[in-house]
Amino acid sequence: MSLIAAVYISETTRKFDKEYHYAVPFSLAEKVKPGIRVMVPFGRSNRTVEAYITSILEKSEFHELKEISKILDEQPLIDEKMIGLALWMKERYICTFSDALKCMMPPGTSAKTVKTVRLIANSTDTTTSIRKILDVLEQQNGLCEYEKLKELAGGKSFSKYIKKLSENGILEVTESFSTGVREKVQKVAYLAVPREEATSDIENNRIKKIQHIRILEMLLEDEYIPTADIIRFSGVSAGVLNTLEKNGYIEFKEVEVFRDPLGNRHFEKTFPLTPTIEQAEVLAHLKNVLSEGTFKEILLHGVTGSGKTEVYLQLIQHCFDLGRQAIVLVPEISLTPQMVERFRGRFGDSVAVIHSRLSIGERFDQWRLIKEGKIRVVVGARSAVFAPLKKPGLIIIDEEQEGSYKSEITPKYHARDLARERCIRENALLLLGSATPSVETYFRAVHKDIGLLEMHVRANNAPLPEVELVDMRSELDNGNRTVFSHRLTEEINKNIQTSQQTMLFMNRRGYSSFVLCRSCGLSIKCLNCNITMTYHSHDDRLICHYCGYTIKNPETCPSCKSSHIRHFGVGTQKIEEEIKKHFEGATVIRMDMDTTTYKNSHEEILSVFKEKNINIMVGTQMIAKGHDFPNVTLVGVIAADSMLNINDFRASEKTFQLLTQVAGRAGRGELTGRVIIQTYNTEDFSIRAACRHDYRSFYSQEIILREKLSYPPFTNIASVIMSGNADKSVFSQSKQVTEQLREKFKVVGCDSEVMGPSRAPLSKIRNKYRWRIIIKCREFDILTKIMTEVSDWFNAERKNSGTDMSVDINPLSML
DNA sequence: AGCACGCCGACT
DNA sequence: GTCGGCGTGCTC
Repeated sequence: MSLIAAVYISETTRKFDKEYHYAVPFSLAEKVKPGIRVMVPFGRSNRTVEAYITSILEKSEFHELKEISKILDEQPLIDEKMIGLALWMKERYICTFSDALKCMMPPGTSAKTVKTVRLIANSTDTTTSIRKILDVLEQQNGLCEYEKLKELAGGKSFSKYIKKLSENGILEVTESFSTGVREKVQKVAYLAVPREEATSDIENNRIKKIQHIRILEMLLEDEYIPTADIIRFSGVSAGVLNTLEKNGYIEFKEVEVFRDPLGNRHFEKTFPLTPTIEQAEVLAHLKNVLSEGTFKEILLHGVTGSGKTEVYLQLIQHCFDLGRQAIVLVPEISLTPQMVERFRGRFGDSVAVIHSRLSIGERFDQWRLIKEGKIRVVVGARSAVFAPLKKPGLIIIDEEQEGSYKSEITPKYHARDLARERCIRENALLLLGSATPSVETYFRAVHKDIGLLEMHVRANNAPLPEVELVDMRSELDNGNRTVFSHRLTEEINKNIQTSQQTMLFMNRRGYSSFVLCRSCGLSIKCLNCNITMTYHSHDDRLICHYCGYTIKNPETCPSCKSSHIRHFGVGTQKIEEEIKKHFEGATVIRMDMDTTTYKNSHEEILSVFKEKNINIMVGTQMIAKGHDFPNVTLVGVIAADSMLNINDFRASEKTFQLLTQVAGRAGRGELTGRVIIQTYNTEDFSIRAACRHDYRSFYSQEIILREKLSYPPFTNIASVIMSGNADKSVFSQSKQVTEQLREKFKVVGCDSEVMGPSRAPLSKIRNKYRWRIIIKCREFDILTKIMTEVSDWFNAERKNSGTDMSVDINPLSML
């Protein structure tokens, strides 16, 4: 009885993304298993492509099956449950099976076919195109890779000629497969000039290009940096590095890959703490549920400082005792050493850590350790939800409302949905933890779709900090034009005198300075992106945060030549300067996207702040998350309402979450904390509720608005972005898609609304014009079905229109 | 996406 | 006749 393998082709379009059947040669019958990669002949020309076996069949309705040509793995890379999960993702996120698989695989797992052409006989053919091919081939000593030959000698009918020549016995074409060989060495860059020379050249403006300066600054900070990391973090191309080498500033060398992401750091062994009464109750309940071994989803709503992490740790231990493993997802931003320390301290070497700043080698090693069964708990950001554990019994999502759980690239999955789906398949417990749950999740808890557990008191019994609201309008009326209210100034001074620490919080870097001409009102925008450029004072330049385009800060308005041009707005950088002026002698440290670009700099800033008892830290949301600083007794929010004004239905929710989190930073130690929130809008319910630490009150008002305006959780939203280089064509394609959508929804006749097309909030990025269509639909399944149909229709019918269509179902941000 | 097939007009 | 351009259709 011959076997048949059902496979999915790697790297294909959705049109061909389905099961194909292949005959298994007798010699491979023992080796084929679901999850193993094979090479198969595909298409009329039988080009050899990589494919994944998804199941083994005994018979097929197809006749004349082709044979598998080669097997690539000894052991399956993923198990059948994960294959099922990938197929689910394909449907849910309108992507291909291989897009989904890529999330689950260690990087560099893909085989490519390399065709080689060899000259084996002489030819007298005089056709010019053929002669050219043969001449090039002779120059290469009769042996050349197919693609290279095509590049050097290829005309329009290149493949035709090659075929003809090989039929006539002049050429021979052979195939070989290259599996992504893992690099053991890595190319690193280092300074080729003394540090002083590099510094002085930068300071004396001898280096003109900002990219060059950035790279040199990175290398001044860390001696050796892998070139791949430099490219990734600075956004420059490899060419820039080569130029720097040519100019003699840097050199390259190959070094052994450094693989342990936790380095040689030593972790002090810790033991379970005695739970508080509240923690004990919650734990008892969760342990019971976990022991049942069936799928369950529970929200753990606990105020900041209520000790959720300790609950996680003890629950994970219970999960181990049941012979199963656990995954803990944390927002990328709070994947700080403190968090890792707690897990490593408790569970030692059986902890794996996964985050976006790991190198490829580090990622691969973590993946392999997990796959080999040496890991019992994986702590990581979004992608850790795919960790290849054998029998996961528990997935914890800490701060479940966080936006970083949603992937921005295809497949645009939400880790929460994926975790739920995985837990269903594994009969595992999904625990969502938060001090400020998302409205959607809380809604499900209120309606008993998922369980709800609450923790109301802080673990150390400390009272929640007192929150004071300051009306900035009256400050202005009283002639205070600075960004610091009198109350905030007073309290900061008090803290400086008593050597207690202060955190000042600004929301979003986007609010940092932009340049505006006061004569003609022009604000300077990026040429490629139609986004206001941001002013950076340390190099006096404007930078586009989307594409990295940068120009020198102009002295006169480019449009009207007026000299009344200056930067406005208040960014973290600006605040830092203001503090230095306003509070003479105070020490300040800043933490935002700009100061934390380099590996570990995040961690360094935090430890400097703590160790050196810096007076004031100023930063963006980064500082709002999960750090424990016992000496921080004052938290100030510069402008609480700036976030309310963003054009997004989640504005109130985000404001409430942020303020609550920020407030939670104060008074984590012995000393009670104070929080001062400055705002121009003192009436808003989300700000008021945050002042009282009152989630229920926020929720009950917000949910009414959501229902009234028909927003999630009362409806589902799909956002379609159409983009391309030709504005008009993108628009007309968008209109056709819109019509198509309207028609389909009309036929189905469900409660829905199709809006647009209108210019997307980011109307032009990297020279691509963007139009957006928004769809609201009550029925999730219908929405997904129609979006899939229209997306597939567009990609099949309009593939040459030069316009791209991208669908996001239930996006997190409407911006 | 790739690639082959087939039809048609232009050129030797 | 033959070459090459382009439109169409298929992938187990």
